Amino acid sequence: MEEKKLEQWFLKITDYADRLLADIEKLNGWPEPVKIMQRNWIGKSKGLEVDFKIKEAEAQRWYLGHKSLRVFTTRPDTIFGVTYMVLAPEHPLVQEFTRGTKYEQPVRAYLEKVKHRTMHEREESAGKDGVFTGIYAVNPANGQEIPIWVSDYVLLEYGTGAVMAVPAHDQRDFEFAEFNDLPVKIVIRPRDFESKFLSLKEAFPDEGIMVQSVQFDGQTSSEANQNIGDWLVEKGVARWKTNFRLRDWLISRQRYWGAPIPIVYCDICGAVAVEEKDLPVLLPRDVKFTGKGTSPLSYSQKFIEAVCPKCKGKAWRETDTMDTFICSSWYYLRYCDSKNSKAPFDREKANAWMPVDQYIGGIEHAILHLLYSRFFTKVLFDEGLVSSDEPFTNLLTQGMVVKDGAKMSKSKGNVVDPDHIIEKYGADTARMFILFASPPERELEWSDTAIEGAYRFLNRIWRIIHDKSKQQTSRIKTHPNQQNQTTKKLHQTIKAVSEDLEKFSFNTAIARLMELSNELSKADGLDHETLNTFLIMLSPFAPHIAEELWHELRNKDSICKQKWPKFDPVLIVEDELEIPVQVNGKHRDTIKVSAAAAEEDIKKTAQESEKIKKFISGSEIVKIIYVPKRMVNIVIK
RNA sequence: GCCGAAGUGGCGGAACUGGCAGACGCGCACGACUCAAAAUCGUGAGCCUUCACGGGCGUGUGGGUUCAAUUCCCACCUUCGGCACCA
Repeated sequence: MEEKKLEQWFLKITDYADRLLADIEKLNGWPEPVKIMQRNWIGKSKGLEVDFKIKEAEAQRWYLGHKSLRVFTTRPDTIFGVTYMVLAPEHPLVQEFTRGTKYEQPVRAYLEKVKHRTMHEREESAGKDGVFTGIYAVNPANGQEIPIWVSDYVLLEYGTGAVMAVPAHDQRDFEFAEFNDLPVKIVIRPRDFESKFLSLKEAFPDEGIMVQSVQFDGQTSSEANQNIGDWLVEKGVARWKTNFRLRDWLISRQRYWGAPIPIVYCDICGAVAVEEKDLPVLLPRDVKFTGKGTSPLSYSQKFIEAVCPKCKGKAWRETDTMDTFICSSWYYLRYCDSKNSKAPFDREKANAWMPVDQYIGGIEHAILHLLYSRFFTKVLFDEGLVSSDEPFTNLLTQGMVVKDGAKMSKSKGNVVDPDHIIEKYGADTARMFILFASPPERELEWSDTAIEGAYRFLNRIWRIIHDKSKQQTSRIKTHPNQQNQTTKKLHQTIKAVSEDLEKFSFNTAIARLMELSNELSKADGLDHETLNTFLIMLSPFAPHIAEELWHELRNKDSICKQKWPKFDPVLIVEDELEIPVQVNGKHRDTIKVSAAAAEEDIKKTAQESEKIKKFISGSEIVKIIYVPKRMVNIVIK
């Protein structure tokens, strides 16, 4: 691998950071963990930007005295505890501070070392090493002079690329100070700690009482955070600021497959956007895939040569293509109007469908895809192209498929080819197993033997339909009790499966269907209505076999056009209840009572049970708790 | 390190709002059918104890609230996922 400096295109998603964060509130149909991940990713933090003046160290470098070093901090309350400052290695002032001084060489050597550090080495060093620049800054709070260091524990990309270090109250600063023998000054002490402590074993980042901070001594650190901040703002050396962790979205990719970036470069006009009438820019067909550094598009003469939309002079097309996340950020809008050749989508048609009522995707898209889609929707909303500013009302995040304890992936080589499963058992079995094995939002543990179970279940249904449908109604009349039992189970199943589907609880819905099929296989004969209803409930899970059996029962039309069955509330009622009886919370017996029985009668029956008598005889009954239709608990002393 | 999710039989998993823990399936054992096997059907089982009836224990660990806790509260352990010097 090689690092290269490239000039690339970004989308300014940071302009939407605040709205993307605030509108997470609106996403009531989204799982909480996804919302938390998005909040963390956006990473809003309120703080103070403070300017530290540079000390005029040497006469010939007088100009440095006019510079100041800007830092971002969320802890203005610790400013009296600053004992040094740190710049990111890439910070422009690093070069300026050291040019022509005796510090130039060691600093350059450090920068070189850091540049080639791998991720692993960075972790190893844990931000403990760094070098002094020879320059001092002045703490605007107390005029104290403090040394300015360089270290790669400070990131150029976040905040201002420079930090004020407070080793007493920040663990990273503490470790750095220990390693490099820099002073530690305590300015906050714990509430429950009376004497000032002399030394620390680790930083104290928590809330406490202010010390060694002049007029702020005695305040709580959270009070002082506001007060010191305001004080510095008043002095004109600081301003309140909000920073985001979210970066702008780099969309340039040096690959073929992706939408071309619609920009041309003109020697006179610079980078110019392709005019709307010439959109979309299509990918060229005459490309070579060389596997070398630049985008394959750069080898297509026809593609590269263009006319500048502004001056009509000669121009060159951008040869990078867009990140494929661009396309996945609005495809659902295109789905609303997929045949449109005039525009990406028609406003009215999109508004008729949007926002998406139920979106289902893997948990791996919790952040990027879902955040980018929200961003796109907000931009389009602002442009008046869609009427909703959030794309997905309800979100279900599927778990991943796991095999042998690891997530299934090509790189791990533990994939199961669905074609083999389908060839051996059929698509219905494959689907049945996947839905039955675990709830959709959880991981799915792949199991070859469990597939056999799904296959067996479908075979059993096949036999039930073939065997039971032949024996017709005459026998049923002789067994009215059994018929009632089957009908009751059928209607209970309709209720349960309907509710489970509503909750996306497919595994329990299938379990209910299995229970019903067990019941059906015990019956001597079954009417077509029962079997038809059963098949309709089966059809979402095993559409092929359901359709096939539907026609074997001489039904017309397709099963997927049938109405979902409704249960009869009268038929599902049990007329006899089994009530567990506890003594002091321990299950001792189960009694059978009529569903219509009064509370007093049930309590009486419970006490009359032989088993219960054994436990309660000779003891005083303190009270009897009856939870309607659920249980009786006799409390004795 | 921070944030999040989860921990239930041999296994995948159920359990509404605090009310019979283990639905349903896999695997296992035994039986039926068969010359035999496969397929199919039936029966059984959380663990310990008892010839048995029964009893005790049991939802990661330790406490707590309650007549009653897988479910609520506190502390901790483990696994998985996300972020990772974000000042």
